[in-house]
Amino acid sequence: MRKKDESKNGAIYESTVQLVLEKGLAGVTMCDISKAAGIATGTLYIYFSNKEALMNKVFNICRKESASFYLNDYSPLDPFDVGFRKIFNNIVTYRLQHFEKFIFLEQCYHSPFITEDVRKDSLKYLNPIFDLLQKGKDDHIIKDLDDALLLGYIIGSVNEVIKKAHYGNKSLDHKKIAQLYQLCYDGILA
Amino acid sequence: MRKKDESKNGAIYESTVQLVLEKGLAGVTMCDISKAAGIATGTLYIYFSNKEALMNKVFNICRKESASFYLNDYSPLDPFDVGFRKIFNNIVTYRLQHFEKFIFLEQCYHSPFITEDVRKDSLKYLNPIFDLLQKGKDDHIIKDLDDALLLGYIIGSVNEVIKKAHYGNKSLDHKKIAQLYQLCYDGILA
Amino acid sequence: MRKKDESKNGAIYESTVQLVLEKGLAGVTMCDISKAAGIATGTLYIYFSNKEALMNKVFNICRKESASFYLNDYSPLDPFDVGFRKIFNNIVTYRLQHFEKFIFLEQCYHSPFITEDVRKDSLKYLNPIFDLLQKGKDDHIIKDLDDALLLGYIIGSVNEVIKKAHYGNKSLDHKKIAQLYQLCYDGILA
Amino acid sequence: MRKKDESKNGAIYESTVQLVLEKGLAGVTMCDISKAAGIATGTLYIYFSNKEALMNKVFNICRKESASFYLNDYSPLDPFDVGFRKIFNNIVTYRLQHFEKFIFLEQCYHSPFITEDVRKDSLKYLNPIFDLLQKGKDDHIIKDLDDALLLGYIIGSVNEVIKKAHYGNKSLDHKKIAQLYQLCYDGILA
DNA sequence: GATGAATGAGGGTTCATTCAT
DNA sequence: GATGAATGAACCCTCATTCAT
Repeated sequence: MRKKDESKNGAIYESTVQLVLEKGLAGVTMCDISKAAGIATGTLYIYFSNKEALMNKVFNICRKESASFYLNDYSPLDPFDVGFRKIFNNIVTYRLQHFEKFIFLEQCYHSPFITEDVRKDSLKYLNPIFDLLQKGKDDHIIKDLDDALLLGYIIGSVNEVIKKAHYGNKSLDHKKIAQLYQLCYDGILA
Repeated sequence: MRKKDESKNGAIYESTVQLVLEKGLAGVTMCDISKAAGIATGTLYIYFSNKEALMNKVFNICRKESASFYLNDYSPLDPFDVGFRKIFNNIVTYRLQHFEKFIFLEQCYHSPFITEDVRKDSLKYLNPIFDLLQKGKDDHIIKDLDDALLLGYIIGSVNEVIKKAHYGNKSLDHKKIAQLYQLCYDGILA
Repeated sequence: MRKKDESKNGAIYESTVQLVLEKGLAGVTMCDISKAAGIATGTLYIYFSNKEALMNKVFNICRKESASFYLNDYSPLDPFDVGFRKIFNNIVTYRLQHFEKFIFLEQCYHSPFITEDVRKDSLKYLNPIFDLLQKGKDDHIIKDLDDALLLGYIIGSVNEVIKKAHYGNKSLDHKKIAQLYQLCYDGILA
Repeated sequence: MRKKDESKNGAIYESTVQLVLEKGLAGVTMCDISKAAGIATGTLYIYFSNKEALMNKVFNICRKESASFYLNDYSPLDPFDVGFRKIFNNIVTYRLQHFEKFIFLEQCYHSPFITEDVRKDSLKYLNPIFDLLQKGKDDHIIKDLDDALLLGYIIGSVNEVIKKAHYGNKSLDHKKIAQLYQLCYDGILA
C-alpha cells in the first residue's frame, strides 16, 4: 500500500460504507466504489490489494471509530449508572448518526470478507466497557453475568430496535430511546 | 408420465438454507444450490422461476415454520409469565436447533431478494405474541410500551447472544439461557 | 415418425408458422410450439426427430402449398397475358391471405435449418410457372431472359412491397396491387 | 493510460456482419463476435452495452454506409435516366461487393434487435433517391406512383435476384445486371 | 502514482432434447 | 403413444483483477 494521497483513503472509506448501506456488502462492486470515490478502478488497487483487504480495512476503521465514539464524554471514574447511561446513549447515537457505518459493521460480521482473527481482535477496543461492567458487578449493582452475555444483550436489543425503526421509516424519538434504555437497565440490575 | 417430485422441494429448501449460512445470501449461486440438492441447474428453474422467487419462497416457509415453532406448547390461556417463558424458550430453541434457518431469516430481512410486501405480510404470523404482550400490559405486569419496541428488545438481544455464542464457538448452556431470560424478563417488568 | 393422430400434425404446422411470424425462426422454442399446438413437449419429438426436421417439414409443406396456390384457376392453355395475370394475382393473394406462411418461407431461406438440397428440390414445384414464362418468351411477348432472373424480379418486388406494407401498417388496396402488377408486367414485356 | 482502441470498433463491425451472414442474426453469439474480433467477451461490453445495442449500432453504420454508397458519382443535377442508372448500379454493386452487409441489413429489418424508431429514422438517408423519383414523376418520365411502391419494387427485385444468384453459386455478370436494369427501368417508365 | 481498457471466470437463465412414468 | 420433469450445454452479461500507457 503506497500512500500518496491520504484524502483518497477517506473518500474510499466513505464511499464504501455508503454503498454497502445502499446495496449490501456483496452488491457493491469495486467499480462502484471507485466511481463514488472519484478515482479510477485501477487506483483502488494501489491503495488496497483486493476487495477483501479493502473491506477489512474499512471494517477496522469503523470498529475503532465506533468503539471510540462509545466512550465520548465517559470517564472510568464515573459512577456506574452515570457511565452506563453515557455509554448506552453513545451506542445509540452512533447508530443513529452513522447509520451507514452501523449497517456496514453489521454486514461484516456475517461475511467471508471478515476473517475470524480480525473479528476477535476487534473485541479489545471494547475493554473500557468491559471494565465498567465489571465495576457494576463488583458493586453488586448489576447481575454478575458473563461480559459477552451482558454486552450482547444490550447491543443486540439496541441494534434491532434501531434497524426496525429505520427500515420501518419510523424515527426514534427521545422518548423511545429512554424507554429502550429503561428496558436494558432494568434488565441488568441485580 | 413423471410427476413433479415434491421431495425435491425439501432438498432445495435445505440446501438453500444451509448454503446461505455458509456463504451468505448473495454469495450463494443457483449452481451451488442445485448441486447440493442433487439436481441439475435447469431443474431448479422448474421449481422456482428465478433466484429471487426461490429465496422468497424459502423465506416464507422459514418464516411460517419459525412463527409456528415459537408457539409450541403455548396456549393463549396461559398466564402471562408462563406464556412468556414458553415463547421465549421457543424463540431461543428455534435459533439453536435451526441455526441455519435463523441466519437465513436474518439475512433476508435486509436484502433486495425480499420485497417489502412479503416482509410486512410476514408480521401477521406474530400476532399471538403481540396478543400476549398486550395481556401483560393490560394486567400491568409489564411496561406499557410499543409492541415493536418490546419485541425488538427481546428478539434483538436473543439474536445477538446466540450469534455471538455460535461464532465464538461457545455453546449456550441452560444456565446462560436462563440468565438471558432473566435479563429480558426483568427488563420488561413494569 | 410414427403417426397416430394426424390432427396433431396440422396443429403443429399452424402453431409453428404462426409463432415464427411473431418471434422469428430462431426465437421460437420447441416448448412454445408444443404449447400452442396443445400437446406436450415430448410429444413433439414423437412426430419430429428434432427442431431442424420439424422446420424442414413445415417448410416443405408451405412450399408445396404455396406453389399449388399460385396455380389456382390457372390453365396451361391460358394465353400468356391471362395466365401471367392469374399467377401474379395468386402470388400476391397467397402472401396477403397467408402472411404468416409467406414470412415463414422467407425466414427459412436464410437459415441453417433449411439445407441446400431442400432448397434446390423445392424449385421443381414452380415448373408450370417456368413453362408459362417460356411460352411468353417463345411468343416474343416478354423478354428472352433467364428464368431465375425473371422470376426473381417478379417475386422479389412482390415480396418487398407486401412486407413494407404489412410492417408499415398500410394495407395494400386493389389499386396498389394493380399498380405493382403494371410495374412488373411492363418490365418483362419484350 | 490505455485509450479505447478505435480499431476494435472496426474489427467488431466486420466480425458481426460476417458472422450474421454465416449464422443469422439470432444465431450469432457475443462470444462468437468477440473471438472473431480478437478480443475478450467482456471487452465487447466496453464498446457496446449489450447485444441489442451492438446490433443497432452496426445496423446504423451499414445503413448509412449503404445509403451513401448508393449516391456514389450521382449528382442531383443529373438527368433522370442518368441518375437512375447510376443509383441502380450502385445499389447492385453495394450488394455484390458487400454481400455480408446486405444480408445483415436484410436480417435486421425483421428482427426485434432493431427498434421501430431506428428503422423509421433510417429512411431519411434515402431522401436523395426519393427526390430523384419525384423528378422522374414530375417530368412524366416514370409512372406517378407512391415512393414506397416504386422503391420497394426496385429494391425487392434487386435483392431477390442477387440473393438467388449468390446462394445458387451463380455469379451475376454484367449482362445479367444490365438485363435486370432493363426489367426495372421498363417497369417504371410512364 | 493514476488511469481505464482489457480480461475471462463465473453467475443467472434458457432451451433442445431425453427419459421415467 | 403421451406426458412433462429432468438434464446440461450454452447464452448473455458482470465484475474482480491486471496491464499498457
